[in-house]
Amino acid sequence: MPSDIRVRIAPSPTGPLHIGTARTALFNYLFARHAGGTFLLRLEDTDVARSTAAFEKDILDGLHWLGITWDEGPGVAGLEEAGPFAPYRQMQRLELYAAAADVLLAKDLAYRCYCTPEELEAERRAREAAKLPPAYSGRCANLTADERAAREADGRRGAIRFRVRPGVVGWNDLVRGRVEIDTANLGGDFVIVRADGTPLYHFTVVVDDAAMQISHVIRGEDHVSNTPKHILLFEALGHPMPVFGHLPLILNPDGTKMSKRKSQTAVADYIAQGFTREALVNYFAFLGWSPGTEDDVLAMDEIAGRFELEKVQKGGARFDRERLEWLNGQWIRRLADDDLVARLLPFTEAAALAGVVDRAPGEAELTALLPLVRERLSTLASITDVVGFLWRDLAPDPATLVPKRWDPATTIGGLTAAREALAAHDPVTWEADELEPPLRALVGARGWKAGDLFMAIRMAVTGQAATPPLFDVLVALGRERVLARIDAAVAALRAAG
RNA sequence: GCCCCCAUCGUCUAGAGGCCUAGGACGCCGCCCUUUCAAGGCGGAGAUCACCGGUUCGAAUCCGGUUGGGGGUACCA
Repeated sequence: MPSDIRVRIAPSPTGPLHIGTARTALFNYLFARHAGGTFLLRLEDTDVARSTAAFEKDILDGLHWLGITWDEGPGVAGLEEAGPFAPYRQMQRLELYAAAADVLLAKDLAYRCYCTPEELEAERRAREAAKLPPAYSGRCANLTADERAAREADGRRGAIRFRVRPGVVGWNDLVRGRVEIDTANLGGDFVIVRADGTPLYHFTVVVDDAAMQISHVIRGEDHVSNTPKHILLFEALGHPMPVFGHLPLILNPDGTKMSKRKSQTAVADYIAQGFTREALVNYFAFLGWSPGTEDDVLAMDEIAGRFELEKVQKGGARFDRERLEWLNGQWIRRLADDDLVARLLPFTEAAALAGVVDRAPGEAELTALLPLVRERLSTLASITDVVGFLWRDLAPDPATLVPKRWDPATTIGGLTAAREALAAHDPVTWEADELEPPLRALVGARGWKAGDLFMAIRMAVTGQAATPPLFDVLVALGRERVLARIDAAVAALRAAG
């Protein structure tokens, strides 16, 4: 299904992969996939002061991990940079911007501005004091050749400003319909190339989108007010206009634009906490979009098949971590055994390394545990909350060892009797089905409630009130440890009291 | 301040004039299952569709205004 549709994500490596970037990338990817178009990635690294190789790697790896892969763009995970419009890093495309700037300068669509930052700052303050919107005055807009020469002789190189023409600029936004903005509100002629010669975002984005033949510019709503500047630049450069679409923003729980301050914004943190790519993709897609049916657990390809920009919401969506966790649980329950084990392993190993548990389980051990943990995991990392007691020593706490309806003496009696019954049990049939009847019989004989005895044993052998089914736990622990832990619990109870 | 955008349960949303006494999901509450915790099943509370006017036989859906919220206002991206 060949298509001329070409979309892109253009992250800036000035921070780790942000949820908002991932979501915008996903929507572009879905749009391309749905239409059989091309999705490309371009690094906007012209903010040299803040860009780093580490952030770049985090972004590329993160998107790749999520399954948001590009048809053209920088290399990742051992792959080479690929695509007919390489390079895909703006700092390697400097000649293009310089050439484009020369064209604008030659046509007098742009001019050199020699104002210093201090002068600009003073101007801004003056306008603010006069209660005027901040805007460049255009002081250098009509310098004569002599005046320019004089300034250059002073050693000033000058930034390049684009002449903003008067009038109204409008476009038919794919998600919000007709939008029109008077260029008088753009803040005057804006800088497209810094005095040091490096180009600025508004300029590079247009030069590159044109060069890379981007057909649809799909980005966050925070770019709506930038779009007129871009349209003006496309016009000035004589390039065909792409279609624009502005996505609603992801918001903090309080409704403001998502920020590090109020939310966890780094995708890497979600990965580290054990969220699956399936859940993250599923959740991001449903923030601002819905298939229009009552499905809510959908995989990437199902989403791509149904994705339409026409169905995206106009208003921003608050980030709801509880819903994400629910979705994550849904996806964890859907994973195949070997897949789940492979994804769990790094988390148990990390827990061991961090000292959360004393040792990490092997693949076979984890596989055997799957039936006990699978439906109890909201994140992969929560595996140690569920069965961490299997991999670490316990320190019996007399205060929590006694079930609600029991007293210490009864508990000691219960545990002792249970220990006897378990010790008498044939070690070769140490299985859940085999272990339960004798303990039930004990309960009947003593007139206890099954729940109380079981809770006493549970606390003694796991140290937790919430665990997978007790008899499965006894099997997982093994006879020796069960008996030893009960002994330790009884001893602690006696010592306490 | 100025410009732009948005507005359905607490949250994510369905809804594109009559099918809506507004549907689903998360969360919450209850019941069932049950040795605990989950998972699952069932049920419940929860939205006068921000408000006010209009258009229409009929409006959550169209129009206008108000209010509220958000975004932008750099030699950042």
